[in-house]
Amino acid sequence: MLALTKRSEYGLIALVHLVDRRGEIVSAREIGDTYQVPRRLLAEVLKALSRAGLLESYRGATGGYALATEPELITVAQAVTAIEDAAPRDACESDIKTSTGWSACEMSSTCPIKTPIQRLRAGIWGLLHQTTLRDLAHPEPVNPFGELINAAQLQTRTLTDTAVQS
Amino acid sequence: MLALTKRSEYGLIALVHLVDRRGEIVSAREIGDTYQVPRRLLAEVLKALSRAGLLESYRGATGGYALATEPELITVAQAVTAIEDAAPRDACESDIKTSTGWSACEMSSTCPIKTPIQRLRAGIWGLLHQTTLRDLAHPEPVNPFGELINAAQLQTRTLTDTAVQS
DNA sequence: GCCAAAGGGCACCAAAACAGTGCCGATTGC
DNA sequence: GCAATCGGCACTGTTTTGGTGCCCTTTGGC
Repeated sequence: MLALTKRSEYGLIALVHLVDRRGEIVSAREIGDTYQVPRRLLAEVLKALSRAGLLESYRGATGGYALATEPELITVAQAVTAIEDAAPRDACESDIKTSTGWSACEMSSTCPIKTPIQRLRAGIWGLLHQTTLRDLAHPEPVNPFGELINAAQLQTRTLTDTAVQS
Repeated sequence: MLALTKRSEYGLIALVHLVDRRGEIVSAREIGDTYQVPRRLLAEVLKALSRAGLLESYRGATGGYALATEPELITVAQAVTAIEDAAPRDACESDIKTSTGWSACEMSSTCPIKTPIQRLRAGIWGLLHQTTLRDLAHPEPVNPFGELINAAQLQTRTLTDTAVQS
């Protein structure tokens, strides 16, 4: 209903694992065995992440995967959209596609069609966008859960206050 | 993948509609016709909301539904868990229910069992918990959501551009 | 009293999404 | 050359979703 798919779950687990093993090349087998995840399925997910550029893959006998960049540069939103191929078309269908991207349609501030749900989805994706691998990774210092809740609060705050253009 | 079901969507639409019509008794037919939602299905959803105590139902010829309480006291999380019967326990089992909502359990910062995904889910549900009907309701003043949606889109664009897959 | 319009309950169906697997080819370190 | 790894494609069984059908009960208005 409002859950990540197993694919995403496995993918995030793998990504976090790769954060822990940063610098090394880790095989799908190792990750699958470590977390008792179906190897073949995990492989599929890793392929997707690799295709999306979030991971670098190495073939051959000692091959495997490694993060393509720093953990703080990889967001959950990126991972999820990479894994479920699904495009996060979350906003109003009337929005305008520009050469550089999308912008909300003119009357977005009063649009009667833009359902509450779309706003909600935007909020959820906002959360995913601002959550990076480092936020999820096993805490070297300390960080975890609270931050997400805080993020959520910020999100709603933003929703109710006058928003800040970025 | 990470979306509300149609049921939830319809339910939230209906709830918002009932916020607009506060004080009145509104039939499922009216709501269904207004938003072009399958009447029977909407009825099913409204029944669920009613059973959960979020709505009051009135039978008979001029019957219908009305909010059971103030919009700011009804959270999206409540609505969603009412509609999908699904168990609302999405965060760590050890989390604490406070009068105002949920907070993470004490050792959340070191808990080895809480997978990244659980933290994420907690974050999402945190968002749903603190978003009330009033936040979703149609703006009496002015709708401040446009910018946020823009921001989300921008990020989304960036991501899908960066990620090569299509 | 009767009818029409409303909700309540139960069961059912088709289509889509998901989880998981199989198979085989291409690479590559040892 | 072998073995281990990733890469690609296709396929299947199960679950979830979206959506209906049917009939009963309640109740306001004529």
